[in-house]
Amino acid sequence: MNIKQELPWDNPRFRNWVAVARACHVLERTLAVKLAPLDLKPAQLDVLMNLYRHPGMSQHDLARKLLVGRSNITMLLPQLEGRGLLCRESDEKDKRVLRLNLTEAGEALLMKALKVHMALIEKAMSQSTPEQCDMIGEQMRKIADVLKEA
Amino acid sequence: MNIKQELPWDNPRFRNWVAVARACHVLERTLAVKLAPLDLKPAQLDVLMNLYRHPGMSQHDLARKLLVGRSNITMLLPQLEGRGLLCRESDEKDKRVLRLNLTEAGEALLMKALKVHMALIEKAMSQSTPEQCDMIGEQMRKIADVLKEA
DNA sequence: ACATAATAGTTCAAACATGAACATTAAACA
DNA sequence: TGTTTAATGTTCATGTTTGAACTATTATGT
Repeated sequence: MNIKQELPWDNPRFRNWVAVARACHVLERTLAVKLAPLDLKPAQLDVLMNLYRHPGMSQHDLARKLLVGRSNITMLLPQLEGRGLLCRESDEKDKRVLRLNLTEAGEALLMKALKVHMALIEKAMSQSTPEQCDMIGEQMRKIADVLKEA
Repeated sequence: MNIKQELPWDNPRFRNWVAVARACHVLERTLAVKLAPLDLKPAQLDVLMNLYRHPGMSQHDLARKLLVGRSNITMLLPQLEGRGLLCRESDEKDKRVLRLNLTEAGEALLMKALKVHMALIEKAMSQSTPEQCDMIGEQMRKIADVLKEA
């Protein structure tokens, strides 16, 4: 009955990854609560953040950045566009694509939301030394890379 | 215009946490694909794993472990119970609670699913040395703890 | 004992995510 | 050129998640 000894829970890699997943989950839920006063959900904040970093990006690019399907973006954007947080204008050179840009209102709301997000992350990551923090980031980037190939 | 210098993207803690979130997201999506042949979703695997570790737990306890609402559990369980993977029997001492247990079929399916899950995690975490791996787990447990108080 | 609180689980409607099929436009290539 | 292939975004049906209101049961307090 040595099956127990091979169970994942005895495996450090397994236990430690479970901790990563749990931490992510908890932070995501907490973020949702803290963003509620701004009437913004984490997924919507992700959109605003990406548009800020990459003005004029297409919906397809945005979907890939966010690791979701294109239809998800189609359903997500009208809410934000309706609130005047972003605008979609069709590309002149390629009439298939819609170029996305934040409005001033969108940028202003993003800044408020970023304060909330940043405060949460500060609280979380201040548990670690700068060296530990960088190492964690480095390992996680490796993980994302190696899994995207799979 | 020094607002740019205070933007989160220049902050190591922010950038590194984003990497954590991305890695989690990628692994979750990959897991969903790899579990499809077993007709199992990540959320369902989480249920089976928790019931294996904590036989006889209540739906409320399960919901708290999984960080979801109780109604979610109510919607989730009938699928698994219908497939004969678990059984719910009411507690004799407290007729409000339902005690949850895996069936043999549930345990068997769990073992297959764990192989898939474990292989993925191995692939991800083998990027790091055992010391790095443990340190990551340790920091993440701290994060989950400090955020649950918030 | 009795009234009040709290707890476990369910139901239901609304919000959300997903993937396949589709229309439109652009690129490849014969 | 004309035909085929690929890419962008939308639509729609399906399945999932959520939170509030509800029932039933137990705990608490007077």
